[in-house]
Amino acid sequence: MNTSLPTGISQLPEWFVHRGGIVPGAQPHWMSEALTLLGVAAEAWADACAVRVMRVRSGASLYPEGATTQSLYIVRHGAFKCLKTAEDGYEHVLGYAESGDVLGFEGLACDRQPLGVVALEDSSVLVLPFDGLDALRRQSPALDRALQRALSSQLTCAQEIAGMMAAVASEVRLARFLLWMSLRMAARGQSPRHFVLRMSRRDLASLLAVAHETVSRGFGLLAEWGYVKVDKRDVEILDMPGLRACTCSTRRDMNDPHHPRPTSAVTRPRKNAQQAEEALS
Amino acid sequence: MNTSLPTGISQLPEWFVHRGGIVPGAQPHWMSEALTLLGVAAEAWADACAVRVMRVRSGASLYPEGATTQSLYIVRHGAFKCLKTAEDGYEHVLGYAESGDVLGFEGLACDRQPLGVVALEDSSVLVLPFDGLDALRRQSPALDRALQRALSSQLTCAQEIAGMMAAVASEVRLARFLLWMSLRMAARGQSPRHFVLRMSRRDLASLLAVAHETVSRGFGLLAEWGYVKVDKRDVEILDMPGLRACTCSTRRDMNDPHHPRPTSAVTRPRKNAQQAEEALS
DNA sequence: CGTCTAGTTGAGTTGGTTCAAGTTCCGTGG
DNA sequence: CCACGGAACTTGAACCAACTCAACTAGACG
Repeated sequence: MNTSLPTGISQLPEWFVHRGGIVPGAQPHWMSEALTLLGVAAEAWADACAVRVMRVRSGASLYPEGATTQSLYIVRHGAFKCLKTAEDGYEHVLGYAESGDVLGFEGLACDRQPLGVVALEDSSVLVLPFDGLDALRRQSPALDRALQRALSSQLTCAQEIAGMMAAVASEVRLARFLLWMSLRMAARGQSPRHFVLRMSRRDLASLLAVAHETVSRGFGLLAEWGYVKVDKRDVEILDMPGLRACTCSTRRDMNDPHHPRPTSAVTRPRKNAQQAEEALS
Repeated sequence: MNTSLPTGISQLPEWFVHRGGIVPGAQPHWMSEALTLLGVAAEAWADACAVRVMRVRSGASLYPEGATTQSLYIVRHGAFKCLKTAEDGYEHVLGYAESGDVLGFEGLACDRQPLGVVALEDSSVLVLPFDGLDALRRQSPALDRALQRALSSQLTCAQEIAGMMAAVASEVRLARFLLWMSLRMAARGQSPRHFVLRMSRRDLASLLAVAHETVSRGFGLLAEWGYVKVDKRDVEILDMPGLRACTCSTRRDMNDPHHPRPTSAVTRPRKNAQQAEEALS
């Protein structure tokens, strides 16, 4: 099968860029890796179809907000944050992407990317230019389906992030985030109990729509309660059911008037009696 | 709870179901209407291709959370809210859809709908069953592209909603929502300055992740400042630039330390429209 | 006509923001 | 190599806005 990608795209010079830059012309990889990343069995034709790889150094942007939409990106390894800059200069983190996630789809409706994407560590992506993609999708139903599923996942992901921000209490938001990360880790076949956060406290705060100091305090609380052990960005979940219980209460205003309030002194878990006495003083 | 569905829905007259029910077997419409709703020029083949129409009465659910994913829905007229029910019973509104929006795509990745969809008023949708849809998309590149764009829009929409919740001050969240609605109205060719909200204060509060009383007070403030005129769900925007200025400050924690706060008396806009233009500097 | 829901308004409380000061860690350059 | 500077993170304290409870009005609906 002869797939013709846009001419010259695989022949870019392999120049090197200083720290914070992008290495655009890394060796091309094969489409079969894309299928694998998307969770589909590799197909014969894919081994012959070269895809451009883009390496992005930590802190560099894969594409800036407002960039003209040209490609879809499949994260190969590394991690990214998606952010929107308000007129007042505040950068709101609206998304988080890791290996297997698809980036850049938001830009299809409008022809400018509404969100910018920045690498949280040295990363690489597969680049699927929009023109030529339709042909590829028509050629391979498996790729087509996989992309659909990936995009559906991105939509769900965005909604899940919104779900985290909905909680009133900051520890609940944080607990939800940790559980969410845990699920993602599990889905990727990695340990759901022990992982390293790729985002800074600031980014995390922005994602959860709280102040970064509040994130620090939140980690402190969850650790104090024995749910997690936190050392900088290294997170270990000690009490998964406890953390999950913490996740529940979005807000107190519910139909059921007598509902346990995990934010109140009574229902806040306490690992020993000494702390309880202190709290009552 | 709500009124339960009648036992024999098929025995009912086709066009009548009691309040809160669904009319499953309405007259089929033509695919060309789908194309029109998606913003594409109608094509000849589409006039021959019948699509099922589903009518949903106000308060009824198009599909519940956890439903098996079978179809994509294009909103024909009316309005819907998308919501996720937490374990504690709290219903979080995560989305809002009107004419031309596409619903149900989240369910493609997992095969259960992560979100439920409820009609906010008597509405109707076009039903595109997933099986058969691939064939249709292959048949019509225009439909394919239109669906892609629509889904991309849904993704952007979810992120925009998250963007609203990010603001600290409740009036800012509300102002962002109103501006967002205004843009949507304009995109639909309707008045961007005067519209009727389809959501209750409670739903709106849930969408913005604040208490419903806070929404009331927020409307009161925006009205007091002369930005809008609000009568129940009827909203008229009086000072668009003012409202837009109100939208800005996500939080004070920024690089630029001296930034006006829209909640302070200083930044209160005068009724004079000319001064409102450049009140901030 | 009574009940229920939607919406508004008031008052007290609290938890998150904010400012401030401190520590730790990392990369850079002397 | 160490000193320095900056970024990331933590912790403390004060304030204030949003939550919460509560009471009330206005409509809708049977």
